[in-house]
Amino acid sequence: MPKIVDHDLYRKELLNKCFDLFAQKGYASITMRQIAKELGVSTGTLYHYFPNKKSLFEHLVEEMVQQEIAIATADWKTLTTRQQRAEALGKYLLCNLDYHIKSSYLMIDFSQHQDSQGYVDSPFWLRLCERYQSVIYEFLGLEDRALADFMMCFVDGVILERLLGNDRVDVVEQCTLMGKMISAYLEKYGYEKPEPGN
Amino acid sequence: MPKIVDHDLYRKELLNKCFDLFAQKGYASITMRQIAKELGVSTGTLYHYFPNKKSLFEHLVEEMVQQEIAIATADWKTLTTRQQRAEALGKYLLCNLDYHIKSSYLMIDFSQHQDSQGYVDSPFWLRLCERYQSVIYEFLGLEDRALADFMMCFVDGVILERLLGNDRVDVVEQCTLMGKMISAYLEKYGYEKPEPGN
Amino acid sequence: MPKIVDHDLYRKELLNKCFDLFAQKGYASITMRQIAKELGVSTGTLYHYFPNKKSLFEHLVEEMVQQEIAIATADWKTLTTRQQRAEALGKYLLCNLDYHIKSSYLMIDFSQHQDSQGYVDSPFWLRLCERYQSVIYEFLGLEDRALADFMMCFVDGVILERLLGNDRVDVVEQCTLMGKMISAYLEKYGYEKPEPGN
Amino acid sequence: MPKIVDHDLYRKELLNKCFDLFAQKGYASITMRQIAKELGVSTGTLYHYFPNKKSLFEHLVEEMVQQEIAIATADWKTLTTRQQRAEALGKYLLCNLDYHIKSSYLMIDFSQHQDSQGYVDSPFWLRLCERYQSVIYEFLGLEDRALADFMMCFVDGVILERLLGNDRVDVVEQCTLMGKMISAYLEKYGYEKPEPGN
DNA sequence: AATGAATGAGCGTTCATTCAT
DNA sequence: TATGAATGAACGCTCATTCAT
Repeated sequence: MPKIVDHDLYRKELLNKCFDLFAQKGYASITMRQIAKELGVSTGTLYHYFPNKKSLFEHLVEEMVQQEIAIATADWKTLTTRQQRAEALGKYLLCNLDYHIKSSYLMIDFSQHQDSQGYVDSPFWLRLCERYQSVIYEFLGLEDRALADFMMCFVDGVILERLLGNDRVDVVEQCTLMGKMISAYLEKYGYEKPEPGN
Repeated sequence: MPKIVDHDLYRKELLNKCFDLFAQKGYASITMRQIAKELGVSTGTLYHYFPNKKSLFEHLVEEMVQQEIAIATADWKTLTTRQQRAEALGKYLLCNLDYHIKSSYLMIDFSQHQDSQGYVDSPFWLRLCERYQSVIYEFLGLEDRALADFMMCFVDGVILERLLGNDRVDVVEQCTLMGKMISAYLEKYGYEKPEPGN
Repeated sequence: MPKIVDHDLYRKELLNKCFDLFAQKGYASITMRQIAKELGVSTGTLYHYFPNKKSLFEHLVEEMVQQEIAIATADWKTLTTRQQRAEALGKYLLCNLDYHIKSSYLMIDFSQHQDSQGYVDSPFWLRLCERYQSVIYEFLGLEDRALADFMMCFVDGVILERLLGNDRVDVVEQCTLMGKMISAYLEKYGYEKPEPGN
Repeated sequence: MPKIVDHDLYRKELLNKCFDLFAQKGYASITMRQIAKELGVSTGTLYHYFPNKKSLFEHLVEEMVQQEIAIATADWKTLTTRQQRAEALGKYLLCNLDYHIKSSYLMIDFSQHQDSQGYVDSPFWLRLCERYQSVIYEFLGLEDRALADFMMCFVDGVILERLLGNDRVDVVEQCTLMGKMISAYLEKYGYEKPEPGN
């Protein structure tokens, strides 16, 4: 009998440890040797669990997206009013800003190297696209696609600004502003379902 | 002396031709050979004008930022009402979306590989940070930093979404929505200077 | 004690299954993993029965040579006239051409990687050299070494041509021609013992 | 202006220097590093002249076959009688035995790694197949395909025996024997064109 | 100024081999 | 006995960079 190892579990452990490395250096700049060293294994072991670098990266992104959706979904469920959710969103963004920045680096890297390969229509990518969308939908408690997209863009933008090093953007302040905006907009242009969950 | 003029001019020509290459492949993935080939010169020539790959990239980003600021400033000057500017912004984003996506790729790449090197305080980076900020300030005709940041984030987010392949985000629609939001917000929370340029 | 029998038997089984793999890919190109997979065992098992790849290969060649000699010797015994034997040789070559090609690949591979290690004088190699020699001697029923060598070279050459992909060489035709040659030669230059086994 | 180098000429020089290495170690066992070191260049230079190892090997074989045909054709032209040619063949085989063994190693290696890729019908391979054939045809001064094939097989066989380390095969003796065989055969079975070139 | 041949460290990957189970 | 996870040296190959011309 061989060494007893839960293959799939170990794979996920390796992936989790990879996250920071890919995010900080970028796909093309991080080397398999560096990854192996950082994870405390040999390159051979890396290749025992993943056929190649690209596959390792794709599994990493996949895993990341899944976890993100799971977490966001769970967190949003317990909140009922839009106000609560606005605060939760701000907190969520702020507390996990580093994570979101890294996550965004990965997504950007991924999109850049998958271009022109029809990945846009893949189930993988669709699930990924639902990510913020579902988060935002849940938050707003409505199905106004334009409004949801607006919030999604805003959230992305906040992250991108921080990612680019613009520390002067105040996440909490911006989220509050967003809340006010939404309220003012809905009041002016009318909305029959002002509170989610009702 | 005339040599110097040619030298600098040729440098800028080379940089302009580099833009797409770096944006599409990413800094780490594009090779000096590929660049040289695409520019129709030898690698030796490339190294004659730039000491190394990193310097070439930095000059490219620098040049790009300068051009962007110049163009945006010039375009905004002639417009007077917020409505005009909102429309101009939408048009600007839409018409040059490809350019903005590429530009963003470069900025992201740049920030990723400059990390932990104190570039954030460099004059280069500060000028760069003023980029959207000045664009937005001009657009709004006000000095409400939070509002300006909000718009900046929104613009960034729209670009990021498209960069990530989410073609369902409608740029025009989103800009219109943004216009309405701003209006509703200013109406509700009061603002003494509703129109720029007055 | 019974274990030992099984052990050796299993070794031979493994070797037989290896034959095609080494012949088709060559010693350096076939991997222990591929061999193990093809044999339906683990690499660990392979190493349990053979200390390393080289040893596995040498045992394979050894085994192959022994079997070849045994088969050839057995087949030739029942035939009495030179004509019978000429036909048998043709048939033998033709029917087992694939096998002979593979066998030759192994021998060539073996000789190439044993060079400059004095294997030429090893009992292993001497036994191997007797291979065709004994086959040819038996066939001709004489001890004219030059003639035997001639036939051996011819047989080798036919195999080599086919191995190299020259399918235009007709084995049966060539064997018939060889038969006529030998007859014509012996008739002209005289030979007191025209028929073997007398 | 770059360093002045006759690209094609240098390529051929490199190929000539490669010959022994590939012949002694075999395609799969020789490494690009070893080749580079032996040729006194860097691996980068090797890859500057050949896109990859396979291509290097194929060019080597191609070049070898061309040279071989050229040499054989030139040498045979001046000889008129079959007797002269028989002697020349023996001398040729004997004097260049080492070369022929190496050449055969390359051809065998080549055939083994090109299998199942339809190379058999390629112009490259056809030219190669004409190699011995044309040599033998020239030698015999006739178009009896079977007889030519017979000689070709014999020559191949002699080389293969030596390649396998069987030094007891006497090349001169065997060639003489072959000459007698042919004579005896032609006398017995008749042949209207006993002398080539007449 | 401009070329491209040359370099060699370093990349992604493989593979014979070991060893805990 | 049998397994397959783990190792790391070494492979084919790349690429930023240098330099003779």
